[in-house]
Amino acid sequence: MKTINKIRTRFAPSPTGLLHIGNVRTALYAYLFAKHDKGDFILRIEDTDRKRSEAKYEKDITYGLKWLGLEYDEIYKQSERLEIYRKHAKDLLEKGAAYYCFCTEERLEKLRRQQQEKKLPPRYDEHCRNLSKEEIEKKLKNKTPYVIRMKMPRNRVVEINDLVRGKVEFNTNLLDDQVLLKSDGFPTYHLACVVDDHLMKITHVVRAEEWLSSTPKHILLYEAFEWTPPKFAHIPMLLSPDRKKLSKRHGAVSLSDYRKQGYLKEVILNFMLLLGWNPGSKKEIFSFKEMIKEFSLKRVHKAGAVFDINRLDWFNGYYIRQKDLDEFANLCIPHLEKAKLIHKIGENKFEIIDTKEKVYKDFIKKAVALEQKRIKKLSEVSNFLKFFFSGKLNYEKSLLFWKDMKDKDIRNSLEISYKKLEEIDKDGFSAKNIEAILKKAVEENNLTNGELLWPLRVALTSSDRSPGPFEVAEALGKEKSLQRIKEAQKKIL
RNA sequence: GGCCUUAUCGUCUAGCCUGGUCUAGGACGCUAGCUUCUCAAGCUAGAAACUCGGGUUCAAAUCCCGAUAAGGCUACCA
Repeated sequence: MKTINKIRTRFAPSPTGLLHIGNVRTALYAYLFAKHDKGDFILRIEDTDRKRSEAKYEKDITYGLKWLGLEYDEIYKQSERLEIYRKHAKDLLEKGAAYYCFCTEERLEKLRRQQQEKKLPPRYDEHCRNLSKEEIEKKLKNKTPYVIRMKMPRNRVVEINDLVRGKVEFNTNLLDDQVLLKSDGFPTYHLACVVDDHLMKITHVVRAEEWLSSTPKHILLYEAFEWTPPKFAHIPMLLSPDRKKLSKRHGAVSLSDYRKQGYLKEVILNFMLLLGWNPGSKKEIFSFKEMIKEFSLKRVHKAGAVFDINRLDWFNGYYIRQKDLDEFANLCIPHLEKAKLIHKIGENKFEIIDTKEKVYKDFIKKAVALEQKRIKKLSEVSNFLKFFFSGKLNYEKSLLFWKDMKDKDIRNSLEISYKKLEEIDKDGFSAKNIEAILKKAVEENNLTNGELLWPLRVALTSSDRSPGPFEVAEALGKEKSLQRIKEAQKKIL
Protein backbone atom coordinates (compact mmCIF):
# COMPACT_ATOMS: atom_id res chain seq x y z
CA MET A 1 0.00 0.00 0.00
CA LYS A 2 1.18 3.46 -0.84
CA THR A 3 1.98 5.58 2.17
CA ILE A 4 0.64 9.05 1.98
CA ASN A 5 2.88 11.78 3.32
CA LYS A 6 1.49 14.01 5.97
CA ILE A 7 0.36 17.27 4.47
CA ARG A 8 2.57 20.20 5.37
CA THR A 9 1.80 23.75 4.34
CA ARG A 10 3.51 26.96 5.26
CA PHE A 11 2.81 30.63 5.58
CA ALA A 12 5.84 32.63 4.55
CA PRO A 13 5.42 36.36 5.14
CA SER A 14 8.22 38.86 5.05
CA PRO A 15 8.34 41.16 8.08
CA THR A 16 8.43 44.36 6.08
CA GLY A 17 5.13 45.73 7.32
CA LEU A 18 2.18 44.96 9.55
CA LEU A 19 0.49 41.67 8.79
CA HIS A 20 -1.57 42.40 5.70
CA ILE A 21 -5.17 41.32 5.62
CA GLY A 22 -4.60 39.65 2.25
CA ASN A 23 -1.83 37.59 3.75
CA VAL A 24 -4.16 36.62 6.53
CA ARG A 25 -6.38 34.93 4.01
CA THR A 26 -3.44 33.14 2.44
CA ALA A 27 -2.42 31.94 5.88
CA LEU A 28 -5.99 30.87 6.61
CA TYR A 29 -6.28 28.79 3.46
CA ALA A 30 -2.89 27.18 4.00
CA TYR A 31 -3.81 26.45 7.60
CA LEU A 32 -7.24 25.09 6.79
CA PHE A 33 -5.92 22.91 4.00
CA ALA A 34 -3.31 21.35 6.26
CA LYS A 35 -5.55 20.93 9.27
CA HIS A 36 -8.36 19.47 7.21
CA ASP A 37 -6.07 16.47 6.82
CA LYS A 38 -4.51 16.75 10.25
CA GLY A 39 -1.34 18.04 8.67
CA ASP A 40 1.22 20.58 9.79
CA PHE A 41 1.16 24.31 9.35
CA ILE A 42 4.50 26.04 9.39
CA LEU A 43 5.40 29.67 9.82
CA ARG A 44 8.46 30.88 8.00
CA ILE A 45 9.65 34.43 8.45
CA GLU A 46 11.19 35.50 5.16
CA ASP A 47 13.46 38.25 6.37
CA THR A 48 15.99 38.17 3.57
CA ASP A 49 15.46 41.80 2.65
CA ARG A 50 17.81 43.38 5.13
CA LYS A 51 16.75 46.93 4.37
CA ARG A 52 13.06 46.46 4.94
CA SER A 53 12.72 43.71 7.51
CA GLU A 54 12.03 44.75 11.09
CA ALA A 55 11.62 42.82 14.31
CA LYS A 56 8.46 44.68 15.28
CA TYR A 57 6.74 43.44 12.16
CA GLU A 58 7.76 39.91 12.95
CA LYS A 59 6.07 40.30 16.32
CA ASP A 60 2.99 41.68 14.67
CA ILE A 61 2.82 38.60 12.46
CA THR A 62 3.17 36.06 15.25
CA TYR A 63 0.81 38.00 17.49
CA GLY A 64 -1.76 38.28 14.71
CA LEU A 65 -1.70 34.58 13.93
CA LYS A 66 -2.01 33.73 17.58
CA TRP A 67 -4.92 36.09 18.01
CA LEU A 68 -6.74 34.43 15.14
CA GLY A 69 -5.98 30.97 16.43
CA LEU A 70 -3.88 30.04 13.44
CA GLU A 71 -1.32 28.21 15.54
CA TYR A 72 1.76 27.03 13.73
CA ASP A 73 3.49 23.74 14.41
CA GLU A 74 6.96 25.00 13.59
CA ILE A 75 8.57 28.36 13.03
CA TYR A 76 11.67 29.24 11.04
CA LYS A 77 13.51 32.41 10.27
CA GLN A 78 15.44 32.67 7.07
CA SER A 79 18.04 35.08 8.38
CA GLU A 80 19.16 32.30 10.69
CA ARG A 81 19.66 29.90 7.82
CA LEU A 82 22.00 31.85 5.59
CA GLU A 83 24.65 29.15 5.50
CA ILE A 84 22.15 26.69 4.13
CA TYR A 85 21.27 28.93 1.22
CA ARG A 86 24.91 29.71 0.45
CA LYS A 87 25.75 26.04 0.43
CA HIS A 88 22.91 25.32 -1.94
CA ALA A 89 23.87 28.19 -4.20
CA LYS A 90 27.35 26.70 -4.40
CA ASP A 91 25.85 23.32 -5.20
CA LEU A 92 24.09 24.86 -8.12
CA LEU A 93 27.32 26.47 -9.24
CA GLU A 94 28.99 23.07 -9.24
CA LYS A 95 26.15 21.48 -11.11
CA GLY A 96 26.49 24.16 -13.73
CA ALA A 97 22.96 25.38 -13.08
CA ALA A 98 24.11 28.76 -11.81
CA TYR A 99 26.93 31.19 -12.39
CA TYR A 100 28.79 34.09 -10.85
CA CYS A 101 27.76 37.50 -12.07
CA PHE A 102 29.97 40.50 -11.44
CA CYS A 103 27.82 43.12 -13.10
CA THR A 104 27.43 46.27 -11.07
CA GLU A 105 24.05 47.64 -10.20
CA GLU A 106 24.89 50.71 -12.27
CA ARG A 107 25.47 48.57 -15.34
CA LEU A 108 22.22 46.75 -14.80
CA GLU A 109 20.31 49.92 -14.35
CA LYS A 110 21.79 51.42 -17.49
CA LEU A 111 20.95 48.25 -19.37
CA ARG A 112 17.40 48.39 -18.18
CA ARG A 113 17.06 51.98 -19.23
CA GLN A 114 18.38 51.29 -22.69
CA GLN A 115 16.02 48.37 -23.11
CA GLN A 116 13.09 50.44 -22.04
CA GLU A 117 13.97 53.17 -24.50
CA LYS A 118 14.01 50.63 -27.29
CA LYS A 119 10.73 49.26 -25.93
CA LEU A 120 12.33 45.92 -25.34
CA PRO A 121 11.37 43.79 -22.39
CA PRO A 122 13.78 44.60 -19.56
CA ARG A 123 15.95 41.64 -18.72
CA TYR A 124 19.49 40.63 -17.95
CA ASP A 125 21.69 40.35 -21.04
CA GLU A 126 23.54 37.30 -19.69
CA HIS A 127 26.79 39.24 -19.78
CA CYS A 128 28.45 36.99 -17.20
CA ARG A 129 26.81 33.74 -18.21
CA ASN A 130 29.83 32.42 -20.05
CA LEU A 131 32.79 33.90 -18.23
CA SER A 132 35.96 31.83 -18.40
CA LYS A 133 37.30 30.07 -15.34
CA GLU A 134 40.30 32.37 -15.26
CA GLU A 135 38.20 35.49 -15.40
CA ILE A 136 36.01 34.28 -12.58
CA GLU A 137 38.93 33.33 -10.40
CA LYS A 138 40.64 36.62 -11.04
CA LYS A 139 37.57 38.59 -10.04
CA LEU A 140 36.98 36.49 -6.96
CA LYS A 141 40.60 36.96 -5.94
CA ASN A 142 40.20 40.72 -6.34
CA LYS A 143 37.14 40.54 -4.12
CA THR A 144 34.90 41.92 -6.82
CA PRO A 145 31.35 41.89 -5.46
CA TYR A 146 29.22 39.26 -7.12
CA VAL A 147 25.82 37.68 -7.17
CA ILE A 148 24.96 34.15 -8.15
CA ARG A 149 22.52 33.84 -10.98
CA MET A 150 20.47 30.96 -12.15
CA LYS A 151 21.43 29.61 -15.56
CA MET A 152 17.97 29.36 -16.99
CA PRO A 153 17.54 26.44 -19.40
CA ARG A 154 16.41 27.56 -22.84
CA ASN A 155 13.98 26.34 -25.49
CA ARG A 156 11.77 24.52 -23.10
CA VAL A 157 8.25 24.68 -21.89
CA VAL A 158 7.65 24.34 -18.18
CA GLU A 159 4.28 23.00 -17.20
CA ILE A 160 2.63 23.67 -13.88
CA ASN A 161 -0.37 21.78 -12.66
CA ASP A 162 -1.81 24.26 -10.29
CA LEU A 163 -4.38 22.95 -7.86
CA VAL A 164 -6.71 25.85 -8.43
CA ARG A 165 -5.79 26.95 -11.94
CA GLY A 166 -5.06 23.71 -13.70
CA LYS A 167 -2.38 23.47 -16.35
CA VAL A 168 -0.29 26.59 -16.96
CA GLU A 169 2.64 26.68 -19.35
CA PHE A 170 5.68 28.93 -19.58
CA ASN A 171 8.39 29.22 -22.20
CA THR A 172 11.81 29.26 -20.55
CA ASN A 173 13.19 31.61 -23.20
CA LEU A 174 11.21 34.39 -21.58
CA LEU A 175 12.66 33.76 -18.14
CA ASP A 176 15.37 35.99 -16.76
CA ASP A 177 18.60 34.60 -15.31
CA GLN A 178 17.30 35.23 -11.85
CA VAL A 179 19.61 36.32 -9.05
CA LEU A 180 19.71 33.60 -6.40
CA LEU A 181 22.26 34.93 -3.97
CA LYS A 182 22.63 38.65 -3.51
CA SER A 183 25.96 40.42 -3.13
CA ASP A 184 25.37 40.78 0.61
CA GLY A 185 25.32 37.00 0.87
CA PHE A 186 21.59 36.86 1.47
CA PRO A 187 19.45 34.68 -0.76
CA THR A 188 16.67 36.09 -2.89
CA TYR A 189 13.16 34.90 -2.37
CA HIS A 190 13.39 32.35 -5.14
CA LEU A 191 16.37 30.47 -3.74
CA ALA A 192 15.37 30.64 -0.11
CA CYS A 193 11.82 29.62 -0.81
CA VAL A 194 12.71 26.59 -2.87
CA VAL A 195 15.45 25.39 -0.54
CA ASP A 196 13.26 25.84 2.50
CA ASP A 197 10.14 24.30 1.05
CA HIS A 198 12.20 21.26 0.17
CA LEU A 199 14.08 21.02 3.45
CA MET A 200 10.95 21.65 5.48
CA LYS A 201 9.15 18.95 3.53
CA ILE A 202 6.37 21.24 2.43
CA THR A 203 3.89 19.21 0.40
CA HIS A 204 1.63 22.03 -0.78
CA VAL A 205 2.62 25.60 -1.50
CA VAL A 206 -0.49 27.70 -0.99
CA ARG A 207 0.22 31.29 -1.94
CA ALA A 208 -1.29 34.29 -3.67
CA GLU A 209 -1.68 34.50 -7.42
CA GLU A 210 1.02 37.14 -7.73
CA TRP A 211 3.50 34.27 -7.43
CA LEU A 212 2.20 32.31 -10.35
CA SER A 213 4.65 33.91 -12.78
CA SER A 214 7.60 32.98 -10.60
CA THR A 215 6.58 29.39 -10.29
CA PRO A 216 8.36 28.15 -13.45
CA LYS A 217 11.61 29.49 -12.03
CA HIS A 218 10.97 27.55 -8.88
CA ILE A 219 10.14 24.37 -10.76
CA LEU A 220 13.38 24.70 -12.69
CA LEU A 221 15.24 25.18 -9.45
CA TYR A 222 13.78 21.98 -8.05
CA GLU A 223 14.87 20.32 -11.22
CA ALA A 224 18.42 21.66 -10.92
CA PHE A 225 18.62 20.38 -7.36
CA GLU A 226 17.10 17.10 -8.51
CA TRP A 227 14.28 17.46 -6.01
CA THR A 228 10.62 16.68 -6.38
CA PRO A 229 8.63 19.91 -6.33
CA PRO A 230 5.64 20.30 -4.02
CA LYS A 231 2.14 20.87 -5.34
CA PHE A 232 1.17 24.46 -5.96
CA ALA A 233 -2.08 26.26 -5.31
CA HIS A 234 -2.26 29.89 -6.32
CA ILE A 235 -5.20 31.55 -4.69
CA PRO A 236 -6.87 34.64 -6.13
CA MET A 237 -5.83 38.12 -5.12
CA LEU A 238 -7.67 40.29 -2.68
CA LEU A 239 -8.75 43.50 -4.38
CA SER A 240 -9.68 47.01 -3.35
CA PRO A 241 -13.07 48.37 -4.42
CA ASP A 242 -11.31 49.82 -7.49
CA ARG A 243 -10.25 46.28 -8.35
CA LYS A 244 -6.58 46.97 -7.79
CA LYS A 245 -4.34 45.11 -5.40
CA LEU A 246 -5.58 45.93 -1.91
CA SER A 247 -3.45 48.76 -0.61
CA LYS A 248 -3.23 51.29 2.15
CA ARG A 249 -4.77 54.13 0.23
CA HIS A 250 -8.10 52.32 0.43
CA GLY A 251 -8.17 52.30 4.21
CA ALA A 252 -7.16 49.72 6.73
CA VAL A 253 -5.15 46.83 5.32
CA SER A 254 -3.40 45.43 8.34
CA LEU A 255 -4.91 42.89 10.63
CA SER A 256 -4.03 45.01 13.65
CA ASP A 257 -6.06 47.90 12.24
CA TYR A 258 -9.11 45.71 12.14
CA ARG A 259 -8.41 44.32 15.56
CA LYS A 260 -8.18 47.80 17.00
CA GLN A 261 -11.42 48.85 15.38
CA GLY A 262 -13.13 46.00 17.14
CA TYR A 263 -13.61 43.36 14.52
CA LEU A 264 -13.91 39.95 16.09
CA LYS A 265 -11.39 37.29 15.24
CA GLU A 266 -14.16 34.87 14.33
CA VAL A 267 -15.44 37.46 11.89
CA ILE A 268 -12.10 38.02 10.22
CA LEU A 269 -11.79 34.28 9.79
CA ASN A 270 -15.33 33.75 8.55
CA PHE A 271 -15.28 36.71 6.21
CA MET A 272 -11.89 35.85 4.75
CA LEU A 273 -12.91 32.25 4.30
CA LEU A 274 -15.68 33.30 1.94
CA LEU A 275 -13.50 35.63 -0.10
CA GLY A 276 -12.49 33.17 -2.76
CA TRP A 277 -13.99 30.01 -1.40
CA ASN A 278 -17.48 28.70 -0.85
CA PRO A 279 -18.84 25.49 0.57
CA GLY A 280 -21.11 24.78 -2.38
CA SER A 281 -24.08 25.24 -0.10
CA LYS A 282 -25.87 28.29 1.19
CA LYS A 283 -24.07 28.12 4.50
CA GLU A 284 -22.30 31.35 5.40
CA ILE A 285 -21.61 31.21 9.10
CA PHE A 286 -18.70 28.96 9.96
CA SER A 287 -17.11 28.09 13.25
CA PHE A 288 -13.40 27.43 13.21
CA LYS A 289 -14.02 23.71 13.43
CA GLU A 290 -16.48 23.78 10.58
CA MET A 291 -14.03 25.64 8.39
CA ILE A 292 -11.39 23.02 8.96
CA LYS A 293 -13.87 20.30 8.26
CA GLU A 294 -15.32 21.74 5.08
CA PHE A 295 -12.44 23.56 3.44
CA SER A 296 -11.00 22.24 0.23
CA LEU A 297 -8.78 23.75 -2.42
CA LYS A 298 -11.15 22.40 -5.05
CA ARG A 299 -13.72 25.03 -4.26
CA VAL A 300 -11.34 27.96 -4.35
CA HIS A 301 -12.19 30.53 -7.02
CA LYS A 302 -9.95 31.71 -9.73
CA ALA A 303 -11.01 35.32 -9.98
CA GLY A 304 -9.84 38.04 -7.62
CA ALA A 305 -12.20 39.08 -4.84
CA VAL A 306 -13.04 42.61 -3.78
CA PHE A 307 -12.78 43.22 -0.08
CA ASP A 308 -16.21 44.62 0.76
CA ILE A 309 -16.19 46.40 4.09
CA ASN A 310 -20.01 46.47 4.16
CA ARG A 311 -20.16 42.73 4.25
CA LEU A 312 -17.44 42.57 6.87
CA ASP A 313 -19.44 44.98 9.03
CA TRP A 314 -22.53 42.87 8.68
CA PHE A 315 -20.66 39.76 9.75
CA ASN A 316 -19.22 41.62 12.71
CA GLY A 317 -22.62 42.91 13.81
CA TYR A 318 -24.06 39.45 13.40
CA TYR A 319 -21.38 37.78 15.50
CA ILE A 320 -21.61 40.49 18.14
CA ARG A 321 -25.33 39.86 18.48
CA GLN A 322 -24.68 36.15 19.00
CA LYS A 323 -22.24 36.68 21.86
CA ASP A 324 -23.39 36.05 25.38
CA LEU A 325 -23.44 39.19 27.44
CA ASP A 326 -20.51 38.33 29.64
CA GLU A 327 -18.20 37.70 26.74
CA PHE A 328 -19.48 40.74 24.92
CA ALA A 329 -18.74 42.89 27.97
CA ASN A 330 -15.22 41.52 28.18
CA LEU A 331 -14.70 42.46 24.56
CA CYS A 332 -16.06 45.96 25.10
CA ILE A 333 -14.17 46.87 28.25
CA PRO A 334 -10.82 47.53 26.56
CA HIS A 335 -12.56 49.89 24.16
CA LEU A 336 -14.31 51.74 26.98
CA GLU A 337 -10.99 52.05 28.75
CA LYS A 338 -9.27 53.26 25.65
CA ALA A 339 -11.94 55.95 25.22
CA LYS A 340 -11.24 56.99 28.81
CA LEU A 341 -14.80 56.36 29.92
CA ILE A 342 -13.86 53.89 32.59
CA HIS A 343 -10.73 52.84 34.35
CA LYS A 344 -10.00 49.48 35.86
CA ILE A 345 -9.18 49.62 39.56
CA GLY A 346 -9.39 45.99 40.51
CA GLU A 347 -10.69 42.61 39.54
CA ASN A 348 -14.17 43.33 38.17
CA LYS A 349 -14.07 46.80 39.69
CA PHE A 350 -13.96 50.00 37.71
CA GLU A 351 -14.07 53.72 38.15
CA ILE A 352 -16.16 55.92 35.90
CA ILE A 353 -13.65 58.54 34.99
CA ASP A 354 -16.08 61.42 34.56
CA THR A 355 -17.89 60.98 37.87
CA LYS A 356 -15.25 59.17 39.92
CA GLU A 357 -17.95 56.68 40.77
CA LYS A 358 -16.83 53.15 41.61
CA VAL A 359 -18.79 50.46 39.82
CA TYR A 360 -18.65 46.74 39.27
CA LYS A 361 -18.59 44.76 36.10
CA ASP A 362 -22.33 44.10 36.33
CA PHE A 363 -22.92 47.77 35.86
CA ILE A 364 -20.72 47.81 32.76
CA LYS A 365 -22.56 44.76 31.50
CA LYS A 366 -25.89 46.53 31.77
CA ALA A 367 -24.45 49.41 29.82
CA VAL A 368 -23.00 47.43 26.94
CA ALA A 369 -26.13 45.30 26.76
CA LEU A 370 -27.89 48.45 25.58
CA GLU A 371 -25.74 48.54 22.47
CA GLN A 372 -25.20 44.91 21.65
CA LYS A 373 -27.60 44.79 18.75
CA ARG A 374 -26.82 48.30 17.60
CA ILE A 375 -23.09 48.28 16.98
CA LYS A 376 -21.12 46.85 14.12
CA LYS A 377 -17.68 47.35 15.61
CA LEU A 378 -16.65 47.10 19.24
CA SER A 379 -14.96 50.48 19.10
CA GLU A 380 -18.38 52.06 18.57
CA VAL A 381 -19.49 51.30 22.11
CA SER A 382 -17.52 54.18 23.48
CA ASN A 383 -19.29 56.78 21.39
CA PHE A 384 -22.68 55.21 21.80
CA LEU A 385 -22.30 54.89 25.55
CA LYS A 386 -20.76 58.23 26.32
CA PHE A 387 -24.08 59.37 27.75
CA PHE A 388 -24.07 56.44 30.10
CA PHE A 389 -20.74 57.22 31.71
CA SER A 390 -21.13 61.00 31.76
CA GLY A 391 -21.94 63.03 34.84
CA LYS A 392 -23.76 65.93 33.30
CA LEU A 393 -25.43 65.60 29.92
CA ASN A 394 -25.09 68.25 27.32
CA TYR A 395 -27.86 68.73 24.78
CA GLU A 396 -30.21 71.31 23.33
CA LYS A 397 -33.55 71.88 24.98
CA SER A 398 -35.27 71.54 21.61
CA LEU A 399 -34.21 67.91 21.45
CA LEU A 400 -36.72 67.08 24.17
CA PHE A 401 -39.68 68.01 22.00
CA TRP A 402 -41.71 65.27 20.41
CA LYS A 403 -43.58 66.47 17.32
CA ASP A 404 -45.45 69.70 18.15
CA MET A 405 -45.27 69.55 21.93
CA LYS A 406 -45.16 72.83 23.78
CA ASP A 407 -43.05 73.74 26.80
CA LYS A 408 -45.88 72.95 29.14
CA ASP A 409 -46.43 69.56 27.52
CA ILE A 410 -42.79 68.70 28.07
CA ARG A 411 -42.97 69.86 31.66
CA ASN A 412 -46.03 67.73 32.19
CA SER A 413 -44.48 64.73 30.46
CA LEU A 414 -41.27 64.84 32.43
CA GLU A 415 -43.20 65.37 35.63
CA ILE A 416 -45.26 62.25 35.02
CA SER A 417 -42.16 60.21 34.22
CA TYR A 418 -40.42 61.47 37.31
CA LYS A 419 -43.31 60.69 39.61
CA LYS A 420 -43.90 57.25 38.20
CA LEU A 421 -40.26 56.27 38.35
CA GLU A 422 -40.01 57.58 41.86
CA GLU A 423 -42.86 55.34 42.92
CA ILE A 424 -41.08 52.21 41.81
CA ASP A 425 -38.91 50.86 44.55
CA LYS A 426 -35.27 50.29 43.88
CA ASP A 427 -35.49 46.51 43.69
CA GLY A 428 -38.29 46.57 41.18
CA PHE A 429 -36.56 49.07 38.92
CA SER A 430 -36.50 46.81 35.90
CA ALA A 431 -37.15 47.66 32.27
CA LYS A 432 -40.19 45.44 32.33
CA ASN A 433 -41.71 47.14 35.36
CA ILE A 434 -40.86 50.56 34.11
CA GLU A 435 -42.44 49.84 30.79
CA ALA A 436 -45.65 48.56 32.36
CA ILE A 437 -45.97 51.53 34.65
CA LEU A 438 -45.18 54.16 32.06
CA LYS A 439 -47.47 52.62 29.44
CA LYS A 440 -50.22 52.73 32.00
CA ALA A 441 -49.39 56.35 32.71
CA VAL A 442 -49.73 57.11 29.00
CA GLU A 443 -53.27 55.82 29.07
CA GLU A 444 -54.22 57.47 32.31
CA ASN A 445 -53.03 60.85 31.12
CA ASN A 446 -54.43 60.53 27.65
CA LEU A 447 -51.03 60.87 26.00
CA THR A 448 -49.36 59.15 23.10
CA ASN A 449 -46.31 56.95 23.63
CA GLY A 450 -44.15 59.52 21.92
CA GLU A 451 -45.30 62.33 24.13
CA LEU A 452 -44.20 60.57 27.25
CA LEU A 453 -41.34 58.43 26.04
CA TRP A 454 -39.45 60.73 23.70
CA PRO A 455 -38.73 63.46 26.25
CA LEU A 456 -37.83 60.83 28.82
CA ARG A 457 -35.48 59.06 26.48
CA VAL A 458 -33.73 62.28 25.54
CA ALA A 459 -33.48 63.27 29.17
CA LEU A 460 -31.77 59.99 29.94
CA THR A 461 -29.50 59.78 26.90
CA SER A 462 -29.15 63.29 25.48
CA SER A 463 -29.54 61.83 22.02
CA ASP A 464 -32.13 61.57 19.30
CA ARG A 465 -30.82 58.09 18.54
CA SER A 466 -30.42 55.74 21.43
CA PRO A 467 -31.61 52.57 23.06
CA GLY A 468 -35.13 52.62 24.53
CA PRO A 469 -35.90 54.55 27.71
CA PHE A 470 -36.97 51.54 29.78
CA GLU A 471 -33.70 49.67 29.26
CA VAL A 472 -31.64 52.79 29.74
CA ALA A 473 -33.45 53.66 32.95
CA GLU A 474 -32.89 50.21 34.36
CA ALA A 475 -29.23 50.19 33.45
CA LEU A 476 -28.70 53.67 34.83
CA GLY A 477 -30.51 52.87 38.02
CA LYS A 478 -33.26 54.73 39.82
CA GLU A 479 -31.17 57.43 41.37
CA LYS A 480 -29.35 58.47 38.22
CA SER A 481 -32.47 58.29 36.12
CA LEU A 482 -34.37 60.60 38.40
CA GLN A 483 -31.45 62.95 38.53
CA ARG A 484 -31.33 63.16 34.75
CA ILE A 485 -35.03 63.87 34.50
CA LYS A 486 -34.55 66.66 36.97
CA GLU A 487 -31.78 68.10 34.84
CA ALA A 488 -34.08 68.03 31.85
CA GLN A 489 -36.83 69.75 33.77
CA LYS A 490 -34.49 72.60 34.57
CA LYS A 491 -34.06 73.23 30.86
CA ILE A 492 -37.77 73.81 30.41
CA LEU A 493 -38.36 76.17 33.33
C1' G B 1 5.57 46.40 -24.62
C1' G B 2 6.15 40.89 -23.37
C1' C B 3 4.35 36.72 -20.52
C1' C B 4 0.60 34.69 -17.31
C1' U B 5 -4.27 34.71 -15.16
C1' U B 6 -9.38 35.97 -14.87
C1' A B 7 -14.50 37.38 -16.60
C1' U B 8 -22.56 35.63 -13.46
C1' C B 9 -26.61 41.28 -9.77
C1' G B 10 -22.87 47.41 -7.05
C1' U B 11 -20.03 43.48 -3.83
C1' C B 12 -19.11 38.08 -2.13
C1' U B 13 -20.82 34.08 -4.82
C1' A B 14 -24.17 29.20 -6.55
C1' G B 15 -24.79 27.09 -11.31
C1' C B 16 -20.17 25.71 -15.75
C1' C B 17 -16.50 19.86 -15.38
C1' U B 18 -21.16 15.86 -16.67
C1' G B 19 -25.36 21.49 -22.18
C1' G B 20 -32.14 21.13 -21.29
C1' U B 21 -35.02 21.31 -14.46
C1' C B 22 -31.85 28.85 -15.08
C1' U B 23 -38.50 33.01 -16.65
C1' A B 24 -30.13 32.32 -13.30
C1' G B 25 -30.42 30.79 -6.64
C1' G B 26 -28.34 32.78 -1.83
C1' A B 27 -25.83 36.64 1.15
C1' C B 28 -24.20 41.89 1.97
C1' G B 29 -25.71 46.59 0.42
C1' C B 30 -29.94 49.37 -1.61
C1' U B 31 -35.53 50.56 -1.89
C1' A B 32 -40.42 49.89 0.23
C1' G B 33 -43.60 47.99 3.96
C1' C B 34 -44.53 45.87 8.87
C1' U B 35 -43.02 46.86 14.01
C1' U B 36 -42.31 51.47 16.58
C1' C B 37 -40.84 56.88 21.43
C1' U B 38 -35.72 57.50 18.15
C1' C B 39 -31.76 54.49 16.32
C1' A B 40 -30.92 49.61 15.66
C1' A B 41 -32.42 44.55 15.48
C1' G B 42 -36.23 41.42 13.42
C1' C B 43 -39.85 40.07 9.62
C1' U B 44 -41.94 40.65 4.51
C1' A B 45 -41.61 42.35 -0.40
C1' G B 46 -38.82 44.58 -4.49
C1' A B 47 -35.13 46.47 -8.01
C1' A B 48 -30.52 44.40 -9.53
C1' A B 49 -26.15 39.99 -13.38
C1' C B 50 -24.71 35.45 -17.44
C1' U B 51 -18.72 41.37 -21.01
C1' C B 52 -19.29 41.32 -26.44
C1' G B 53 -19.11 38.67 -31.29
C1' G B 54 -18.94 34.24 -33.87
C1' G B 55 -19.33 28.87 -33.95
C1' U B 56 -20.98 23.63 -32.31
C1' U B 57 -25.97 21.79 -31.06
C1' C B 58 -32.82 20.41 -31.55
C1' A B 59 -31.03 23.25 -27.17
C1' A B 60 -25.39 27.23 -24.31
C1' A B 61 -24.44 31.06 -18.41
C1' U B 62 -22.63 26.07 -19.31
C1' C B 63 -18.52 23.36 -24.93
C1' C B 64 -15.01 25.80 -28.92
C1' C B 65 -12.77 30.24 -31.26
C1' G B 66 -12.01 35.41 -31.31
C1' A B 67 -12.42 40.28 -29.38
C1' U B 68 -12.68 43.35 -25.22
C1' A B 69 -11.86 44.49 -20.31
C1' A B 70 -9.59 43.74 -15.61
C1' G B 71 -5.62 41.95 -12.59
C1' G B 72 -0.68 39.92 -11.72
C1' C B 73 4.47 39.41 -13.04
C1' U B 74 8.38 41.55 -15.77
C1' A B 75 14.32 44.04 -9.14
C1' C B 76 20.74 42.17 -5.90
C1' C B 77 11.53 43.29 -2.89
C1' A B 78 9.02 39.56 -1.25
